[in-house]
Amino acid sequence: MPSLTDQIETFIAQHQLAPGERLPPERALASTLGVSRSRLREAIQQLISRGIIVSRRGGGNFVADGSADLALEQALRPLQPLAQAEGGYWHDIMEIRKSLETDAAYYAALRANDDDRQRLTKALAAVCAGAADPAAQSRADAAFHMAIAEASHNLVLAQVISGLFDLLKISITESLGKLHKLPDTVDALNDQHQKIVDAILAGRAEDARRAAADHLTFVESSLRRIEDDAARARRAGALRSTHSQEGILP
Amino acid sequence: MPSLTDQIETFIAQHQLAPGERLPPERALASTLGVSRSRLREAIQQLISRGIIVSRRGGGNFVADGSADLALEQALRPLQPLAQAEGGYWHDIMEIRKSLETDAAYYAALRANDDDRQRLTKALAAVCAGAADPAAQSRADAAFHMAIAEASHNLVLAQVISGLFDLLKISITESLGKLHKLPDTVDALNDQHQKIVDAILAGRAEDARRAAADHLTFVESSLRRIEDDAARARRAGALRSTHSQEGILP
DNA sequence: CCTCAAAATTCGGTAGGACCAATTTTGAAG
DNA sequence: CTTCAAAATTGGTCCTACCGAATTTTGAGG
Repeated sequence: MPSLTDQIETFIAQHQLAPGERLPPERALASTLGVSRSRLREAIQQLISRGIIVSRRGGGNFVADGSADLALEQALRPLQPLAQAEGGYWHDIMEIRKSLETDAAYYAALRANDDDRQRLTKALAAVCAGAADPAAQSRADAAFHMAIAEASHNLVLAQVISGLFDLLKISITESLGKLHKLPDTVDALNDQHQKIVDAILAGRAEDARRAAADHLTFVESSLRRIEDDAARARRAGALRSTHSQEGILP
Repeated sequence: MPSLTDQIETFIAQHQLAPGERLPPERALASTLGVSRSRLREAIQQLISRGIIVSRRGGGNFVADGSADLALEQALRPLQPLAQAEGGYWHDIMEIRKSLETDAAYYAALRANDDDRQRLTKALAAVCAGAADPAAQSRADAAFHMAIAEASHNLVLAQVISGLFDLLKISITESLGKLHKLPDTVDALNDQHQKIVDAILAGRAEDARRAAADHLTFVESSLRRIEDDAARARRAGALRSTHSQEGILP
């Protein structure tokens, strides 16, 4: 007994409704799904609040453009309780990322097509160029890793990694003001990113996996050092200004 | 002008409603907010989907106590439509399982405590004992693998694997009638399960990882063979009765 | 024919009533 | 005071009706 929202999402999937396309009128859709318009509307409201559907009064209901940053911003709102939880989950998340993203790099090296390679190089350039805004830099990092995940041509893998990024962003925005920027980190990260892309573009799957593993191990240890420093600073009671910047999701 | 959902949240704040406390009945609340119950309910549905409110049929609406589990569940929500999509994604899912579950076995070997070991041996016994009902056997298999995931003491990992099982269950029930039971499969699976548990209980992390990898590779190849057979049977146009049974989630 | 504004239709937004099923409360019997 | 069935409460669903915005159709004027 799938929920009505799931039924609607299934309807969208089965009818190949691309973002921007219109759903059937509520009265008709309610009829085809065998429910009343009241109930259908309650379900649609949920999908609207999730950013899956946008509604235009008098016009119709449409599949939302998933590209909007707003959708992402909204996706991480309900995760706030997790961010406030003791310690956070980033240790757990990093462990999983090491599993999933190394495999993503591996499969990307095996399966990437020309489109994927083009997107990958573009994303790499964007993340290396850097951005003044830390949030923008984080987005660029996430986009880079998502490009790898999508190049793996494993939809479920891409979805899971995307979900993990949503979780990570929370802890980032939460502790952004408390993090230190480590010296030489940016250069090291760019170098690691480059190595991953090189291996993928060359189709060297095992190299890609190893490069991704090295990268994530480095990120994890850096984050751990940052956390330790923060803890030490808290213990010392010292409150000096911190210049936290990009590199959180590298 | 604030949205109705905001008005409701304001109402909760102004009336000092702590998590677990009850909101006024919908009819009364709609009256005090000056809207119809239809509209109020649509707003409440949004708050429910955000995890801010929980509803008990016949009981009332209550302020939810925001838990981390809910946040995780919502982060992985976009996976649901994939499960019901045409063709199924079990290839993709198996790839991810190979990533995640090998790591789960690895970490379980490192971190399992006495409770975990006890649950693990019990789950192993249950899955080896077998069950007449295929659905029950699938549940036992899933429980076994979840026990490993929980023993890894990585909450996010356990949650993701649990979500993947939900996905798999759907594709199983979808194609249950079309699958063949392969000879000698059950014995092989039990043997593999035993090897995994042995390694975990002994704390041999790398062995556990390898055993899990072997197991999942075997499962994937078996499933692939089943799929190929089914395709061949379809091509031949032969419609003989198929005895699909357990072993789908082993 | 074409243009374009008015009219008709479509469609989401809201209101209100009715009934069902699960829960909670009530109150009479023991 | 306890027990337990009846009654009131409450969320879940369906229905009908109407409004206003957006879209489509119409048809008069060029």
